[in-house]
Amino acid sequence: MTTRRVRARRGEGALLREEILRAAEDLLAESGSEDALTLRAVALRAGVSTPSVYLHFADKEALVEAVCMRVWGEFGRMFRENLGGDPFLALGRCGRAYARFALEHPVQYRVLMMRATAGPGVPPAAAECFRHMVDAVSACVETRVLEGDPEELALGMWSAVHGCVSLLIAQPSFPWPRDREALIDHIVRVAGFGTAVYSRLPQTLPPSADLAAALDDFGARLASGVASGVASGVEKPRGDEPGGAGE
Amino acid sequence: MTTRRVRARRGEGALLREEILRAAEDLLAESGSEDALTLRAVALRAGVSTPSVYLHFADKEALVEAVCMRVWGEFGRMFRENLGGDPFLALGRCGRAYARFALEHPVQYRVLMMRATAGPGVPPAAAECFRHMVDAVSACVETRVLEGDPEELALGMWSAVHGCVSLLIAQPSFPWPRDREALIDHIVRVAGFGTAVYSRLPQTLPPSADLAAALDDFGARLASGVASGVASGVEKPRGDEPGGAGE
DNA sequence: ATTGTTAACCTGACGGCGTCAACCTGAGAC
DNA sequence: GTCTCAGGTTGACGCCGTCAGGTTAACAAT
Repeated sequence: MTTRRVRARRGEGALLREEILRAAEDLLAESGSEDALTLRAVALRAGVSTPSVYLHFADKEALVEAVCMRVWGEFGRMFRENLGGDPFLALGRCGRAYARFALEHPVQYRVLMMRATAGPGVPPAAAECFRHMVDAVSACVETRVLEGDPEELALGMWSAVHGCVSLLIAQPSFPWPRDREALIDHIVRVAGFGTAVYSRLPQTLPPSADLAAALDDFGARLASGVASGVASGVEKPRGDEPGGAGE
Repeated sequence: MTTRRVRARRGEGALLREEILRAAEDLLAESGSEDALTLRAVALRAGVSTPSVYLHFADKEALVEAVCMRVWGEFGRMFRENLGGDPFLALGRCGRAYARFALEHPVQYRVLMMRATAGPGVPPAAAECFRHMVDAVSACVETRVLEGDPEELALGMWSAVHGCVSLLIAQPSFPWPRDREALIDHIVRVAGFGTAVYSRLPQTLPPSADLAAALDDFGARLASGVASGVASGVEKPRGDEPGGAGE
């Protein structure tokens, strides 16, 4: 891609913007490191001189931000694909899809979430993405599985899933379990049921023995409810995701 | 601190290492930005020429790593201060202390957790810190509040708390609730009870209505258990933390 | 066909960064 | 006094983001 790009026709200068963005994305994905995302490297790959990038991006930060908007867009699309059906199950599907996407695109996720963010205000693509999360939570509040302010609950659940994938990406040396898929199921379930239980908790807790007993009973009741056939209308666990955890 | 440092006596060259580390820490804390952590700035602040840093650190990464080790040490000390008493309450205290420390030292936390980590293997200070987490979880497994592999459970709970503080630090523009303390309580409780509930869940869930009812009953049972005075031995919520959530 | 305008892009330079090879210098042993 | 070498310094290299100014080619008007 070192070949000199042919100059765009009049009025089509904006084409370069797309090519630069594509070059930046490719560079990020292929190198696997954000340090490789250099104005010089991007320009070279786009077949253009370095300062030409400034024709379409105010500075490097603006270019990176533009790349991030693409990623937010992908997250938004992913949420949209996973909505529908029982709200609590859909929430679990979204969480798992989020984690999977993040782990499949670790560099992009790094740049998106672990960079020092500049300006105030949430960019539209990010806001839309967050709105999907809130909507998914709201649906669960309507079925009374969750209780509370959907926005706050969504932030909490997002925190949990983000924490898991960001630690996996940034601190891979820790003794993570072999099975990443199971880990994600774990964290999604913890986030989902933790949020569900949270609003029902009293201010002060009973001693551990009583707490453990209450937890055991809760689990037994769920199991018997499912076994006795009350579970009509429940989605079947998908074949590729045994247990359908978190759903 | 621009004054030229007096040369160390023979055999005391290692003094410079401490001064450089201190300069780096101060620079990070005062500037509030990791970009300000420059070899040139550090050297200037230590009253020494730039390449002198290489007398004690292989490269910039090694210097940053050394700063991180200090932070891990602080985290470890913080855990040690919050252990003891009922294990599940201690776990909540640790989680809250972790989050508070992170939010009070956002730049250090950034560098520690959101940097592209280089070498393989967990450094000793980090391993010790993680061991504290695992120990705190193990104690909860012994009282039967939690079930499962302590290491995996600890990773999950760490993920949740880390996710919350790292999002707060890296994405401050999102509609976070006014009360950060309450948010931390929220996430710590979600992580704690989510983890407790997780191991009791059946593979398939009952429909939302039954699930909501079971959750309500669980909460009612906890509340009545506390109200009926069974709660002997439970720590009182601390005055500065109404609700003692998560504990 | 020629010219003028201007969008689209390039050249060359600046200061700052991490890093390195080579040099200096002064504290302390003799 | 002099020698040694730990404990530094000097100056340079290549890469980075950024910018002022120059160049070139597509198109409209003539």
